[in-house]
Amino acid sequence: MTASRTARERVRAELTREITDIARRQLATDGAGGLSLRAVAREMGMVSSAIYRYFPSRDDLLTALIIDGYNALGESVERADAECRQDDYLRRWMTACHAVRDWALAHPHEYALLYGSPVPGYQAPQDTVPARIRDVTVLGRIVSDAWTAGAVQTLPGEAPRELAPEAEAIRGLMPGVPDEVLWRGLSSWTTLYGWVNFEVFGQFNNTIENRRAAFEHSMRLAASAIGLAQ
Amino acid sequence: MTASRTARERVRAELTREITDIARRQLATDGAGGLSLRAVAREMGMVSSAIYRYFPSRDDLLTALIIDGYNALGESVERADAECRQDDYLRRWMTACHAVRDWALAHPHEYALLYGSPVPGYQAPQDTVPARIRDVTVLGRIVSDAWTAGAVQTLPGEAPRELAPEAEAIRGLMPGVPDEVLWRGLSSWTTLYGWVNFEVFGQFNNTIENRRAAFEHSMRLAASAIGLAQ
DNA sequence: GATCGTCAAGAGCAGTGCTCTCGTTTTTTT
DNA sequence: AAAAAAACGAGAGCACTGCTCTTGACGATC
Repeated sequence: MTASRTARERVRAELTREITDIARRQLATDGAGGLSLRAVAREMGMVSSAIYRYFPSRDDLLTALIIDGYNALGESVERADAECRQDDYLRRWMTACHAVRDWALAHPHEYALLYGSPVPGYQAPQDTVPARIRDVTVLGRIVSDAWTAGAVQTLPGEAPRELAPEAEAIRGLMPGVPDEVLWRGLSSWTTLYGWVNFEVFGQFNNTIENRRAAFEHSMRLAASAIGLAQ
Repeated sequence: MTASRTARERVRAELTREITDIARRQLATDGAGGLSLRAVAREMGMVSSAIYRYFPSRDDLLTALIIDGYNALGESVERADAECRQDDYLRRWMTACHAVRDWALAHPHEYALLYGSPVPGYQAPQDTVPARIRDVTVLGRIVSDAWTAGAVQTLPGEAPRELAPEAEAIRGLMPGVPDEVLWRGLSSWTTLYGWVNFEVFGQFNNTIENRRAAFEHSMRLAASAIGLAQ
């Protein structure tokens, strides 16, 4: 049964992968708007209608690329964090931030697909969720680990009561953390992706030249906003 | 001369305006990808080629919409700030942040055009610059005013030396402000737009319900990160 | 009143996503 | 092993897109 299935299914899996590979290359050069099923088919030596045997629509192909992108970004951040001394929380935070930025700058169009404006008629089916939270999971765990280790300073101010129910939905990413730290973490997370968005989408062109240093400083500020100061 | 010019130019200006109005409506419903010159022409009762008398290409029409969007957002923030007591800097900051968020939520597709992923083959000609900085100019002036009024607390930490030359390009938005405050301001600005991006692009769906309150708290944190605490 | 520039219309080109049908090949069932 | 069923690639075709070019009419200018 498995042998017979592999006969046809193997070449199918191979072709499916080849399609996504070519599509990813087109995406990298022309952006999401330039992704053309016909062009992919042309490059494969197939006729355009044959692609539809593998992806029922262009949006489905895009969705596959999006999931791949989330996984690639998430894995990149996970690996960067794993190489850190786990009890140096500030270093872990900075490393994770740089991992996000580096990946985004290396794959701007893919990043735009993940964190830019939703491209066509709003896809994002539910099966992207597990891949989508890999990167933020790492960031949340760093804050969570730092807190449980007592490495987070208590800062003045506290979270408003009305936000208490909202915090529960986010606590899954930062288990064991009190509300105020949780919201500070969310805010710094927002700073990270806000910066990367600005940089990838060209908002800093002709303004900041040494962007890596400015990013470094900004992420250090974000860390100290959480209470993760050295 | 002025009379004769108005004769023909007036109907031209009127038609140009009608085109952008219809295009903006299409943009609001279908997003940037759904903007079609032919559909605009159809709705105007014209033939598609006639549109090209007014906009040489689809990208030029998009650019016009982008400039309009920057101006609408900028004007909205300017007006919100003007209605504040000018010496209540925290309130001005919060009001400006809410103005950005409110406008973005009311015009998500237009906002995506301004701060989302660049849509076609990278447009953004140079004539968008004056309109593009209207919103951030308001935010910068709030920080600048607060600083010159002595309403900004000095916080621990200082800006790295290597960033000193970079600061000059940004100081135009925050005149008279020392480097460290300037970078804190930039970081909080990043937090603001990072949040709005997340919210408009649906990253908070099924996670945060009371987003206004969470935003409010996050922006308060951003203000205190600058030193703009109450 | 003749001239010249502006304009809308139409046809047409190259490209797109997608659907349908038609033989062929492979897999599954009998 | 033969027959039925499913999967597949090729091709034609539909409706749509941005954009170009030509043609003829209208209005402003000298």
